[in-house]
Amino acid sequence: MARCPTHRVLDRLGDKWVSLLLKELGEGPKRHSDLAHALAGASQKMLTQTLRGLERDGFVSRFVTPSVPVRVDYALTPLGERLLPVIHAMTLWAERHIEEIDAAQQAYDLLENSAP
Amino acid sequence: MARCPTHRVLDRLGDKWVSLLLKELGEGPKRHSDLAHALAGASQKMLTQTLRGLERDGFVSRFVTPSVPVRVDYALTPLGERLLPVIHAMTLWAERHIEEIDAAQQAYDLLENSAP
DNA sequence: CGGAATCCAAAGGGATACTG
DNA sequence: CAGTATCCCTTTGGATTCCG
Repeated sequence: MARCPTHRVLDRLGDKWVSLLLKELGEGPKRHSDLAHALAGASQKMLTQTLRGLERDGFVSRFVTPSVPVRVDYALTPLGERLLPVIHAMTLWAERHIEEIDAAQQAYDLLENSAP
Repeated sequence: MARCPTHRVLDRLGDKWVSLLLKELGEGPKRHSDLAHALAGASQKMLTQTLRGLERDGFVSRFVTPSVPVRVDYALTPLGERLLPVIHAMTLWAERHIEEIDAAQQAYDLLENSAP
């Protein structure tokens, strides 16, 4: 099951900062500092770590300009861009149903707290 | 960002056993013991915990038949069924591109191990 | 049979300091 | 500017045991 493609992809997409990162890079290539600014809540460690993971999967490419100081740009690969439509479908679905999920959670939590 | 619908849904879908569980329940209602059998690798704790999470989100419903011994059936709710199409789209995408991902990972790992 | 509780190991993730 | 390396706390998940 660790090799089930669906699970592998969802596992990556479920990483804390991946959805935001893909959203940013979906708009076009960005510098590391731009991404750091966009993902204000992410630690520098997690930003790099997440980018490495996406790079390893082939979703993101990394360009280093060896100036001083160094400049690093990230962009979606063709594979990464082909992922965008399904992400978009997920986003649309989530936005359309989030209120229903909220309602379900509140209802569930109410019952839990009333009968322990 | 913790309230971003996309992230919330992906976070749940990224849970270790969720994709398998939804796949099983997508085929129709199942007993707890059936699910336990299908998800052979999951501990009993994780199975129940995952089902509780999906129930709280409103994706899954739980029916208890108070016989002796007790019988518990799980099924997708209407909301859960509306989730199936996007899951299916993800599955399709993942199966179509998993080889490309594998290739990217192998290429990446080769470069890592050759220049540490 | 289904589940709750406990205990414990491993992975995730943040803060900080240091390097080229 | 971008990245690496620690340190440390939190979360996740598995094994086991006990309850209806």
